[in-house]
Amino acid sequence: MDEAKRKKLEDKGWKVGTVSEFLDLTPEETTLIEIKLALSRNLKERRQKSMTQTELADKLYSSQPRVAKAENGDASVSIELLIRAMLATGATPQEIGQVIAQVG
Amino acid sequence: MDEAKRKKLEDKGWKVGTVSEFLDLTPEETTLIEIKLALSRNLKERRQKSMTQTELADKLYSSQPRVAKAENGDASVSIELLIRAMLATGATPQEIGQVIAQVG
DNA sequence: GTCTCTTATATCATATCTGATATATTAGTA
DNA sequence: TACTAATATATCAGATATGATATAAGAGAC
Repeated sequence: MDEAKRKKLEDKGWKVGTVSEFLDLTPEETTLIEIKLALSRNLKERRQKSMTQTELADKLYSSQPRVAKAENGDASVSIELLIRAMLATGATPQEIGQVIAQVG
Repeated sequence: MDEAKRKKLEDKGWKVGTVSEFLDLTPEETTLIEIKLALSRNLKERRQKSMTQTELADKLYSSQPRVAKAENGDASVSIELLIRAMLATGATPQEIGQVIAQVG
């Protein structure tokens, strides 16, 4: 993994290389993170078209700060919440599936 | 939601109608559950083709009972674990995306 | 400059998910 | 029948994700 990308992930809380400086992520771990980041980016795009973070948070029964974290790819946000958020913006399973399928 | 389906979900731990007998699931909640169940079913299919639950659990750094729960649509299993399990069976983001896209 | 709206960051108690363990059940074979 | 492999169910302590809250920072209007 190149250094710039690694730095960016670590800033968001991803413990890349925590176990060992020399132990890299497995392909599966990398793909999982990429799926999360793809969902994050798409969520932000979708949400910005129609509402504020606060409005989305209300639909989600969540909070504005949590939506901000979701959109910024924070490691504390699960795929579960990302998908719930996508659905709350009106995304269909088809659209969500496509975002994931585009990864890789 | 029809009664047979509801019973099946409740047996798996889904708190359908917990808040109130008269308060049904929102479409988003229903879709989320359907996504989970679709991933569960697909995981079981994929895994059975090539390995035992114990073998998959090892690849996942998880346990056989947890894989069983994942494959049986237990409510205690997150989408996160379902996707990690799919990846561990060798599924690509394309395949995972397709499973989700087929929901609805 | 100040307001106002929106988004980002930090902290935290609680809820949920986790893998581990023990054990039960099922399916197949000798 | 007994034996074995595979799967299912139950429980639980520890880890992770959660929404809430407070507050800071950014962007735009005035």
